[in-house]
Amino acid sequence: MITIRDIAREAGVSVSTVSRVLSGKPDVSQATAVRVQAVIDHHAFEANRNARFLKQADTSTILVVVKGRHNLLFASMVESVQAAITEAGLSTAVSYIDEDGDEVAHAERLVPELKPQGTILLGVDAGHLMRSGKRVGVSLPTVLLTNVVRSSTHPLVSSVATDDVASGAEAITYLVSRGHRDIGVVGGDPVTSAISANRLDGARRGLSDQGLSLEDRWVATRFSMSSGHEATTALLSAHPELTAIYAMSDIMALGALRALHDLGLRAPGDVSVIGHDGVELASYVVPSLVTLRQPQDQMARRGVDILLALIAGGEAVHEVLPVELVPGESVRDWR
Amino acid sequence: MITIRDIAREAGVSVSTVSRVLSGKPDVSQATAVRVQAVIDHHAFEANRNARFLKQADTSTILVVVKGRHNLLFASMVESVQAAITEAGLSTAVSYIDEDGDEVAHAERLVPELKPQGTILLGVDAGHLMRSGKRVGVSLPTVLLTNVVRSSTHPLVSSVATDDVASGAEAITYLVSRGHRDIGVVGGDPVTSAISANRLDGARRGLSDQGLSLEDRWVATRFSMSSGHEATTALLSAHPELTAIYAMSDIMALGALRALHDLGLRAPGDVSVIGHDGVELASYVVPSLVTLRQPQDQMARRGVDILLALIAGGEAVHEVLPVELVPGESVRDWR
DNA sequence: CTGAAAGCGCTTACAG
DNA sequence: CTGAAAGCGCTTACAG
Repeated sequence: MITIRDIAREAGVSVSTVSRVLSGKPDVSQATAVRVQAVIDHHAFEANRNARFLKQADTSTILVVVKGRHNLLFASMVESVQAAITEAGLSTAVSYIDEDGDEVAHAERLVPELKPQGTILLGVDAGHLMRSGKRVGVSLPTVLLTNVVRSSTHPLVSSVATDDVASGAEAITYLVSRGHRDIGVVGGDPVTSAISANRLDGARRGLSDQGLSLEDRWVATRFSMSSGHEATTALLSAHPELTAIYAMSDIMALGALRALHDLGLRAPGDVSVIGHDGVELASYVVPSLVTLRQPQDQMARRGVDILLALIAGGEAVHEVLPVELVPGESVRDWR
Repeated sequence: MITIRDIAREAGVSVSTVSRVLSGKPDVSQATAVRVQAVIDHHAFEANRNARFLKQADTSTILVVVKGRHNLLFASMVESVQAAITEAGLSTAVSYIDEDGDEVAHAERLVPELKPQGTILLGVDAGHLMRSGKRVGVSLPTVLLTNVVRSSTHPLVSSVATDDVASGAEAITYLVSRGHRDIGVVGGDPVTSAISANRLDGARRGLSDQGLSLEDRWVATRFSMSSGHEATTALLSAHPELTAIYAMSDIMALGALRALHDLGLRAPGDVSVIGHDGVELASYVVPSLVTLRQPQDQMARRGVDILLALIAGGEAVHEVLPVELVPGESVRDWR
């Protein structure tokens, strides 16, 4: 394996000088830098990152931790985050963790290895972070994306999110405005997912504002197509009076659409469906999904900006961005 | 930050002994091991991987390189691969690279850092690997997944794939068996993608077997929904006589279904669609997609088994698994 | 079974 | 501007 010593020997300089050229340090003469760079290029040499990270006190890396591998919303946000970080001249280390893994412990373990300047957490519960974060959010600037922070005890934790209570209410209000009264909800588990709890809460408020109520016309399950399918099937067999369903994610909504079809019902002819998140797929399916779009790119960019400001010594901010109702074919007027 | 030295001090042993306990080496007395482990557990200590990988000659890691971040087929295969590796008592390092990045160079760079026992490559062109692999596939056992190796000059390269020519032909044969004669194809670029070239070739053969021909009724584009949408729109405006379309991936097929809808055509009423890959989503959309399913889980598990055998000194094998035609609602009988 | 020591490939004060 | 040297946190022969 080729190392920095080989490059040094071949370029006729010391290892220190090669290191300086590699990391673009200014204290190298033009002539030397050019000569060394030529050797580096010739071998397409890149410094071993294990050694680099082991020694380096301060990396120009931002750690991005994503909870859940199958989340289309997160997938698209990670891309925007990465683009914004690259534009800022920093590098990104993305680490995925299972939906039921301990993401805070995971991040804590990565920090001494990556020595990032800051970290962006996608889908990480604020309460959990506050409780078990020792470094992340305490000594390390941290931004939560998509998860709201209510009361922050940690000066280095910022957040960019949408208002899930308001969004849940908006979904219902939209369905009501189209004439629906008998509305069911398919979502995540309000006990383990703060986001689900908030959207459910919002849905309840949206209904009670209209003098309606949800009662037991909701099912809590996982954020997947198959779960959305099962939950919708169960919901409609218990409540055949439903004319509309609010699914707390687009992926669930796709499962719901299929479930309706399998039940011999038509969407939106018999039952309307509204989703949540606004992923690309939502506009491709037939019928295209009415959905509440989280401004993915904007959230990602704001998240990075806020993190950079935090790293530069700025104050924590908690930003709430509005969702946008994306019209589509999956909801029809009722009556 | 807590290090192995802190653990050693607290447990009253040397750093070497802690290291042995950490890596489960047998040459530690029961009593010592228990005592050290208690301290490790108490601090939830994990060895810094930078230091570990830097020093360690031989890791128990398998490197998995995935080309393309948005590939649903790969996403599901990675999961199966990871499960099989874990079952074998090894650990997995997954690295994603953009569709147009140089995956071989990427893998080569990772090897000295991760020192894996072997590597599994998803979506990597065999020719490219043979040409530019210096370590990967040469000194490092390597398995290509989904990409066939025709003639292998490299004794450490195995492969598990489906026969893309046969699959392409099968897609056409199926459509013909349902009465279709005017068939178009939407796929990847045959110049840059061997898989696309093979499927296109297969499609041509399938047609000529029936005394039919493809002529210019095909469009080469990218493997995405939007590309599938555009290509289908273009294809049908140039060839309104088409009654069926073969899309070389399910994602493209979803774009095609939407395009038909947008053109005011019905699927399968006016135009039938057959996809390729058999991703989960294909069975959820309405109409559900007829598709050629690559046996994802089986391919992943065979790939890992073959890699382990290769690592153990076995011979290279090139396994071709059959695709399975998944019935669905997106194709109707014609005439 | 255990410890002292060398060294993995880098970066970074420190001198010059 | 450049180099010699120390050291990051581990693993692993080597002795005992």
